[in-house]
Amino acid sequence: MARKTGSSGVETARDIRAAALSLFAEKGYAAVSMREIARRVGVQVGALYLYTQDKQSLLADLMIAHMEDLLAAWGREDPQSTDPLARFDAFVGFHIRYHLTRVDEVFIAYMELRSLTPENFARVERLRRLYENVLQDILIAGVSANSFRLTDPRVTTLALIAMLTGVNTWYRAGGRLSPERIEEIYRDMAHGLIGAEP
Amino acid sequence: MARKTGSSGVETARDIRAAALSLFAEKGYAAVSMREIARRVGVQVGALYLYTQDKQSLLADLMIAHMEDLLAAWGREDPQSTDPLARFDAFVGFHIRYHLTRVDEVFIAYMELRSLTPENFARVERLRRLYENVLQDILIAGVSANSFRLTDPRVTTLALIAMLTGVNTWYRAGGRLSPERIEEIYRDMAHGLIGAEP
DNA sequence: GTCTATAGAGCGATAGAC
DNA sequence: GTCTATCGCTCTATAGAC
Repeated sequence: MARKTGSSGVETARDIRAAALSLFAEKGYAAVSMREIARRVGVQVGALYLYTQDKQSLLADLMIAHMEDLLAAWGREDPQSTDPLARFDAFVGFHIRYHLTRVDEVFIAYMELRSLTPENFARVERLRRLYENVLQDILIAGVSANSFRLTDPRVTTLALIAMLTGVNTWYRAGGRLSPERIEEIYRDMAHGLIGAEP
Repeated sequence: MARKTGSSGVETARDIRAAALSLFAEKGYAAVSMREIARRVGVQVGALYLYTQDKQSLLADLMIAHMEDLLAAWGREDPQSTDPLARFDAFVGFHIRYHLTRVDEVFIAYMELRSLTPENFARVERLRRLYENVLQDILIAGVSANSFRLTDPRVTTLALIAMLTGVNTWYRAGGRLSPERIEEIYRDMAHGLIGAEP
């Protein structure tokens, strides 16, 4: 489906990002060629370079946009509650819902860190650290308020994020458990994990 | 460091596996060339094919060997205790210790699943499922004995494994916490997670 | 805005010498 | 047991036509 005329640059740009996202998630950055991305978009390979500086930028842009979207979305959903457990529950629910609806982005953001140049890696890592600190601050507040009982806020943060994000490795739409039910189960496990007062 | 004569095939075979392991872990299967592996071993690329059928076999052999080693190691450490919590603790300690000492193998076993042919993927998945079932059976026994309180053994199994394996993403030797301390922290978190009777 | 054509390089795997 | 040389192919990125 070549498109010589009547094509919108905005559309093509969006299509290229979508194709790169899904192919990188499916096969991995190094295993995907620019030709393959072009083929999925329905365009010749040369046209890709009107929209991206090179293959590396394509990956870095996807990953940075994902991390920024994640942080912005939490900013909108954060109840800013003073009750640590309410805020914790909001975070857990948000994290699971967001991750279950952005499977490809999440997968790439974790799997392709090593495919980034050092500069791009540093950018993504900085954003990742910001997101981790959201949870870590909630945990520290909960410990101060005697709402949570846990040994090490930093390790607990990383353990929780690993546990919650792990849902992406096995969840399939239409499976045994609905997203809502999954959210409940993980919230209950998370409560035990942080020693939340019952 | 070419080695024309006096070389032992056994040594070379071991060196090739070690080089492939560390390069695959560092850069990813698709991003590593056979030439690069040969260079690290100190051999010309043609020599690799005396020891492996092709690049895919090199990866599959590493992954299958890792999963079989993991299962065999647990077989040796399993206390076979009738007390579910004792057996659970043994598993948690084993998992963390094993994973902290086989960082590259663990990383590859998770990251390179998609680089396997369907046949090799099925083999690795079967072994992975066996390992998951070890933990799942412990959880089910603990629920039956009223030692654990948890909602869904399958989901809890996957959540625990994700949490425990996640230690590999941040642990660095010589860091703030010793492996022994890390093991303690994760065991405490795991107890909360499964609702272990205190 | 997209095409075709191509450069320059690297890839996996094999053949045959030693 | 390892080397050198090579086949046939694919890769990223760019130049210039339309």
